[in-house]
Amino acid sequence: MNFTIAEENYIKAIWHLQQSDSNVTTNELAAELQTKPASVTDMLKRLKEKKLLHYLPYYGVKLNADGKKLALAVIRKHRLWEFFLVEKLKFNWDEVHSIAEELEHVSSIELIQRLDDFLGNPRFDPHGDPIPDQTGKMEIIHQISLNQLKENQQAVVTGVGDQSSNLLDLLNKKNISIGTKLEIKQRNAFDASIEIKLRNQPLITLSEQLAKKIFVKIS
Amino acid sequence: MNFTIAEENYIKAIWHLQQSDSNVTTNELAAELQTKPASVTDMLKRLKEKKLLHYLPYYGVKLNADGKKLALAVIRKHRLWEFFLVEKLKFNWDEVHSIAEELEHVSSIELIQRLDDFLGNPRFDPHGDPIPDQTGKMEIIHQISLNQLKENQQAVVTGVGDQSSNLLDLLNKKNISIGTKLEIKQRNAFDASIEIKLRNQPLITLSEQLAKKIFVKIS
DNA sequence: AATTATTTTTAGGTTTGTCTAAATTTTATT
DNA sequence: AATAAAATTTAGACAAACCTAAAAATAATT
Repeated sequence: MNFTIAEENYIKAIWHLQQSDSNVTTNELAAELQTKPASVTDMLKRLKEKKLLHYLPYYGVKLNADGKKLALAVIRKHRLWEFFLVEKLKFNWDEVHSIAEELEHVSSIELIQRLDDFLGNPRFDPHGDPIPDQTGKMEIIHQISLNQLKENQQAVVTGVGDQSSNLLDLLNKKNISIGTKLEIKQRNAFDASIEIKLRNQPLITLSEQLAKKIFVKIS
Repeated sequence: MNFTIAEENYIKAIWHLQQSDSNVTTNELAAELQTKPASVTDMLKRLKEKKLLHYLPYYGVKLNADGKKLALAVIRKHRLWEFFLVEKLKFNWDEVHSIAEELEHVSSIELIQRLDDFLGNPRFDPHGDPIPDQTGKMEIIHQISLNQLKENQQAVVTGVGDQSSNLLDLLNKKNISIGTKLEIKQRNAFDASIEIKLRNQPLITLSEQLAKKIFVKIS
């Protein structure tokens, strides 16, 4: 079976929304895809025809096995290309998302397999997200949100909550990236902000909203 | 300005047809793009609106400066990706054309500039075709068709006439690729076939049709 | 439980890029 | 120069993917 770019984008969006809430609504999808609810309904009918999802009018949508497989194939391509762009072409991690959104729709399976090998079969993309293998399997990292850490705990940054350039810009300014080691020094009860320390740097403050989007592994 | 994949493909096709005959006809384009003449007429009207070409109904079409610029930008992307696929991902030269047809439509200019640098600014693609630079300039190689050579002349293969897998397959079988050194040993008047010799290999015969599609530089 | 608000779908329309069939224009032939 | 043949364009349709406005269904509120 062959799918259009629009179809792949819908399937991918549903997959992402499903991660936090297994039943995805029309309005959620419209917001995610920057389109109108009426357009979403149209497409959901088509994707149901193509047997990629369970769609119950008025009650939302859920990917079936084939839908998940397609979603993971697209996500695999997206993350491998992001890795390529950062690792080989030396892009910054905040510049690659939109380019990978185009590259992910190039169809050749042989291409992606060879790219994977060329890159040394990386298991995580530049934002810390795991890269699925050919069968859709990927590593689960048990990371927690930075604002769940207690004072004096040490951790390593393993991922970020989204790929918006606003978030990535701010992290760049604060010298935080995947692999950064840090220690929580203080939690401020008033606004839930936290004070952290990076190696050889003065204390810095992170807002609650920011800390929520930074994922870490306790070390 | 931003163009659709279909528009880019039309402009590219017109550019290629223009090389042998400066005025391109509707039927030629329909054959090249595997579509119907009526569809071509439709698209030509749109491309004229977008000021990419001169179109005189019933009399054919010719790219203007903007059209040529766009064509060369797409061709540049195509050939750089082909080089990447062969050089880095180790594809055979007969496998890369169709993959590059998809990659050439990825829009990021920054991407292509970085790819160019990553590849070491190659000047020729795996089929011997010159790669245009950012401004559209490319090297002209004065190559001649193999069947124009005289007996006992030595030459190096510099390019091939098209990217069809039929042609490339046959060349693979005969161990001929870009850079291959060869010498004309005999010309057969009856069918215009030629006998050539590669280093350390027995004499082989090339048909007139095949020799016509092999371009060489006398060495 | 009835009414209001929200969400979702339906109906009808647009653009892009394609098609077939018919009409028109150009080219070739007698 | 008139007619036949070939090339091209026009007319009208269709599918994909979107839109707006209106209708219908579900959820929330009094």
